[in-house]
Amino acid sequence: MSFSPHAALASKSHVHCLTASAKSIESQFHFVLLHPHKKVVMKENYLDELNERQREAVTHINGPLMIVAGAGSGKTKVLTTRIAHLMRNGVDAFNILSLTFTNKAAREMKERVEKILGGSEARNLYIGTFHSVFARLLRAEAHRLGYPNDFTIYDADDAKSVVKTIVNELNLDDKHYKPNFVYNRISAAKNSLMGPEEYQLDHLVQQEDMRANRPLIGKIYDMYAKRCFKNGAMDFDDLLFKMYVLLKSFPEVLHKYQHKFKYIMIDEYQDTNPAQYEIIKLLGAVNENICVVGDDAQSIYSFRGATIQNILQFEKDYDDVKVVKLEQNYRSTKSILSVANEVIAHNKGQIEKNLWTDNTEGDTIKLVRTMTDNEEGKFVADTIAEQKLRNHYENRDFVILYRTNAQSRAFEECLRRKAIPYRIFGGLSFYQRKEIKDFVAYLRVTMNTRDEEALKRIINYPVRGIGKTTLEKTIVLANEHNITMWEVLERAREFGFKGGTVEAIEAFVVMIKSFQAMLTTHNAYDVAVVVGKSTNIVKELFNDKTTEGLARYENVQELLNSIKEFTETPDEEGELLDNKTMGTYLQQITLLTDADQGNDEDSNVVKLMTIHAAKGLEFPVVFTVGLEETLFPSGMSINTREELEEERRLFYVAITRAKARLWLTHANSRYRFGNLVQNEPSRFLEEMPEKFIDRSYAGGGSVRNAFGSGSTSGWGGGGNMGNMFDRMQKKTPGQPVSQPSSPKPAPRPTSAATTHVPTPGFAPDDPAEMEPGMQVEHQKFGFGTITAMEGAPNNRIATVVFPKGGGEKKIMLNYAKLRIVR
DNA sequence: CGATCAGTCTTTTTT
DNA sequence: AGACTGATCG
Repeated sequence: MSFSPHAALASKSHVHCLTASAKSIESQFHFVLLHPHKKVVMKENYLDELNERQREAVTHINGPLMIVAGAGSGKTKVLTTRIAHLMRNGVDAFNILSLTFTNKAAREMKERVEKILGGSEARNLYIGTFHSVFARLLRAEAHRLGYPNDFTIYDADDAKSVVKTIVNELNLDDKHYKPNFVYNRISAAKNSLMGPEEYQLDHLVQQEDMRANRPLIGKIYDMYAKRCFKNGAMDFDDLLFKMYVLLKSFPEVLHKYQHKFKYIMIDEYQDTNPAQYEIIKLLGAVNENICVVGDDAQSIYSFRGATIQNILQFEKDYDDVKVVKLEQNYRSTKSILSVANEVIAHNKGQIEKNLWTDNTEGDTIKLVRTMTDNEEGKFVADTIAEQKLRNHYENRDFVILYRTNAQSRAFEECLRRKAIPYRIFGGLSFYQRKEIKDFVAYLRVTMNTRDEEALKRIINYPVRGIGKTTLEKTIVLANEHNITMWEVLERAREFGFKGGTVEAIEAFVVMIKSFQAMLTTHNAYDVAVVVGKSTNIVKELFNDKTTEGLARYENVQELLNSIKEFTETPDEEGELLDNKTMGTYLQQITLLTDADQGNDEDSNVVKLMTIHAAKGLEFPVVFTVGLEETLFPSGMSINTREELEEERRLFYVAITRAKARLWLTHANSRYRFGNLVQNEPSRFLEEMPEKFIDRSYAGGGSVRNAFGSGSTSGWGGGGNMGNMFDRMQKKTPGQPVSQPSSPKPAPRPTSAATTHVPTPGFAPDDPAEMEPGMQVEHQKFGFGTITAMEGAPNNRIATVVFPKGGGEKKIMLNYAKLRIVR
């Protein structure tokens, strides 16, 4: 069940697939698109569109099937065609379950199946993420587990907040028992199907917690689970864990779904965790018609409990597994693919495969070093502008990929400065904004008064005189009498609240009850509008004329729009889902991530996202940035071989997103936690074959700064360089910019000559005047001779031989400043 | 009781 | 640098 696109947040238009894939579908299935009513034609020859391996996978109907699908090998096409093929061969759509990891993937799959089949039958398929499908099944069966059918789904913030509450209740120090840490521990336990009791009895786990000096995590876990249950809430991990418990404890339920889902397909199988694995195993046990698709080289979610073992051992889990390898890549140029293949070859123990392509060799991969993170941003923005002119790309053809969300800022600024429209995916999601969470909390409490997290948010927002003291008293009373906070509030007078407080509480209770009464007679949107009015939230935000206040007001309006759109969009979810209730809306928004709202295909913008978020996507031009030690690979993941290999797979994913052109950038120094640090280039850069790489330098910064000589004399020129220098001086007054914490980077072969001291009064000359044969001076590499000149007039690249500076370099004249000697 | 200010901590990656 | 927390003042 892919959820209907939440286009109100992005655009009004209906979804199309991502540019690239949409194009490829069109070319393959153009007949259908031109004559949408003649689907019959499609049905006859859909197998012709496949290569031999793909056809082999599609036409394998019964029995376990593992498709090892290399990057860009047409995986989604195979999956969708296979669904069509199953149905063509008499399988009922109601009996097919297809699980993905992201809503985006689910949506794309659903759309593509609809294009092949026509929409009416496709509607009956179960296509969705693990979490959303299980949430849906759990809603139907929740009563068996003692949960209300309208259970709330806690997002990570809610869950951490519960953890924090419990840590405080136990009088533990939340500096030591950090909610984040504890929650991750609980999450890991659930993902390995370990409940609180087992957790506390498991010696290994207890040993780990003892060693970490946090022996009470098991206790916290136990209380956490009980609290969630009391609140009528499940967290993300519960959607898997409770699903497993449900199937395991109720044979009749298991039986029902085993016979419903006769054919099961799982995308991105390499990213499944033990909970998902066991559920699939249970569901598929009768028919064993399990088709898994994955690529061990793209397993990047072990931090979420995924184990690569699931795919590596699939063949051993079932008898007579049919294995099909898709090894032809249709996406990337030979250069890009060669680099990717060589990089990933540094990992051990993979499923053997040989990814190849018929595509042209294409451009070399550009490896660019800059002095600072800001210059990196500037370089990327400039290059995008240049590429648009030179190669007629549009904004939507570009993506900037980074390891951590925090890196987006520098690029945002530079893109904004050049008036290049962009959009960031991930990061703080719309639904995580405070004003949205506050508003949504009203809806949550209205739906489920046991939802304490939501209740605590709104009990005094907007201010209504129910302060901290009252809140704490309520919590204590609730715990004492073992009832919910809401019940305490309902009986406030009885519990001895007095005067203004009791009036405020009663008014609050009456208000929420009036919302509840509306639920039966009005749709979600009408209720939400009344909530906005009665609570005064909308008015209050409207009266706040600050910039942020305005933005908050607009956000709430947008939320209302999205609810409206939700209630008005025809149901695509199949019969089982009881339509447009507030409950399904709330479920949708908590399971919808920001990346999923990115189906805004009409907007012609540059995209920025983490590499994780980019999995499954492709772009004509890719910039992978921040390729530096401690950043990528992350400093957190260089301690074991397994961690490092996962980082390498991540790099592999980044490379293989690119269709035509790929830039890899890294900066000498960048701001992290507010101070300047220097990083060595990523070790991964050394693993790439030189043959396909073009190295150049976009560093205009001062070498002496970077190495801490600190002298300010003799700096005549270089506008942007001057700014940078000023800023560095401010950051560390009197202190050269160097790094006490990390060892001095070993001199690297490519930048051996770091000793050149520019001639006093060094000033760069106009790049336009430079020609091959000239003698020039570079701030870092010293004196050299220009041997060649290339590039557009506004972005000239000189090849310069520096006898003492490490040989031949490509210098981008827009960034690096050269002085003409003669 | 609530608002303002200084001090602390942060960054993996996400359903 | 910025978000978040806790202490102090109106």
